Amino acid sequence: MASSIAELIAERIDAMPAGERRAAQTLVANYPVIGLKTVADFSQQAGVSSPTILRFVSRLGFHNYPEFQAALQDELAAQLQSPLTRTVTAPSPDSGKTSPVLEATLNNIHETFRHVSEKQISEIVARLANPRAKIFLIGGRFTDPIAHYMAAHLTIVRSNVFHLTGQESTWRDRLIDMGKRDVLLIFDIRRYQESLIRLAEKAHARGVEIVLFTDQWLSPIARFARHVIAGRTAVPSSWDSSAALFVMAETLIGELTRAMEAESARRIREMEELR
Amino acid sequence: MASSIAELIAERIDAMPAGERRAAQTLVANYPVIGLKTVADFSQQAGVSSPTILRFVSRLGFHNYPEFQAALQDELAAQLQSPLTRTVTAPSPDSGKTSPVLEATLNNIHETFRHVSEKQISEIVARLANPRAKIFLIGGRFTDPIAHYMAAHLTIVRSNVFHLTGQESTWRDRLIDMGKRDVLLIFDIRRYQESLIRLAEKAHARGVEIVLFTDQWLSPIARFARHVIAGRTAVPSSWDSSAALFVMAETLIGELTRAMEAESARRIREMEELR
DNA sequence: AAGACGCCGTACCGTATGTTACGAATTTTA
DNA sequence: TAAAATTCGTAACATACGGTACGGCGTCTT
Repeated sequence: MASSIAELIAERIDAMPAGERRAAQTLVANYPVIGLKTVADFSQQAGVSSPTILRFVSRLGFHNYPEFQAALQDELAAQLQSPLTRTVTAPSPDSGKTSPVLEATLNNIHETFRHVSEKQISEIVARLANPRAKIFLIGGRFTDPIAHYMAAHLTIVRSNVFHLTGQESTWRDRLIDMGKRDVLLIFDIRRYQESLIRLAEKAHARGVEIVLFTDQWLSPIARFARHVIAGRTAVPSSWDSSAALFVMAETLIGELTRAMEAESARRIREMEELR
Repeated sequence: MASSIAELIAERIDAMPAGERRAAQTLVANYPVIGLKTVADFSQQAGVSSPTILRFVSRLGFHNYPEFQAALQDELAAQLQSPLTRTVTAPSPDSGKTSPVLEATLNNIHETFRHVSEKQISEIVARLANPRAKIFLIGGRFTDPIAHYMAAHLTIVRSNVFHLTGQESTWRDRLIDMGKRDVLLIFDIRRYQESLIRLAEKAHARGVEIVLFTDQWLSPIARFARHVIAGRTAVPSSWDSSAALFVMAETLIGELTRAMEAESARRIREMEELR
């Protein structure tokens, strides 16, 4: 027995043909507002034809579309009428429904940000906003994708962003391009990689400003780093979560975007024109 | 200036004639559901005639009834998207410290998981746990790092994991290795990339099972996908956040690790010995 | 490889829905 | 108290919306 329409869909979505499944997915993704609009709107959003929408609601057990909408409205009314149900069933199903890994991850994110000061962030952002500085990024085995992600976004708002990739010998030679004004962002969590430590040491010797993203036990690179972001990584599993570092990277991107609003807007406009 | 329709009503209700005031009161009492139903329903509930309802919405500044309904729906959508902003911002003292981007990100993660059923996750995990299936991963411009990250972790717990990287021509040829038993994980958010759509279409034609990680507007690839994970990406900035998808990827990794506990433990032990 | 089945979209239809005109009733003003 | 203005409902109207029949297409079966 399904109490809500969302559950009903989850039950039957497997028995649906491709088109109707697509309808089900868009409804779930925009639940429930899209279902309150017209069949035409719904079908367009889902990328299928209107009859498919009607067949979809029919398969859910409704005799016609208005009956389906009425059910959605009743559900909505029941949900909105009693603020208790909302605070009990909606926001805190975290405890019952969500997996322990997710819960730990959210905790990690919170904790990580609690231990990072605004000043620290603004200082890093200020440094990244300097257009004359070159920015290099690199990460370890599991964290290099985050470095890559961050590089992709930094490239949007400013120039001179370089993601060090490939073999160690390749990017080790890039040291020659790094100077006092430049910044090296390193992601390194357990088990800390020897190659990264060597790189950090040499870069530090050249006067490069190092920003380190690591775990709460701190990579040895911290010794050379100007700024250290220590993210919580512990989850109830045999591996370490990098979600906190990922969110931290996004936050820096966001702050930097805001700080460079004028310049980055112009840059983005130019990029659009190049397409 | 009134931000919500409810406020708009409160502002003007004194200047209304009796009939329209009744309409306003019933709308506030059953907000907003009654306004989503037909004019006839609304008028009957309020005990007035339909033209009175029309005059009422007209007095609120809307040109016609559908426009009024659209406004209600938009408001509802905005409200439902972030059910936590209200319950979180008030009680938690963090709200002063944390940036709006971070808050939105945490909301996105919550919302994303709310719209994904456990069954969906367990089915995907079951498929990934099949040792005979080959697993291919690929992503778009900003999401490919997530694919890369996930691939790095999947490699730990099982074999036959391939991250499609480099030029399009390179990985397009890998299609030949894909068969009915295999799984293709695609990350694709706005703006959806043509090349990925083409790949998905061809893979689908070969009977490959596609798992799509996209945003709430659903990449066109959803048409070919067996499973669709719709992550919230909206943050108060000019770019889209991928954090929800990242956490979702980690969750799948965690679940898979648990599901393959016996085998993966043996595999990890073997890897340790190889060092 | 040929047939059968089921799915999906195009085109059309009937109707429920929003809309408007007009007159009765009620309130306001002189 | 009478006239004027405003409000409100009845009834007729047009349109857009939900619904359906049909044919093409892909997929699975024997």
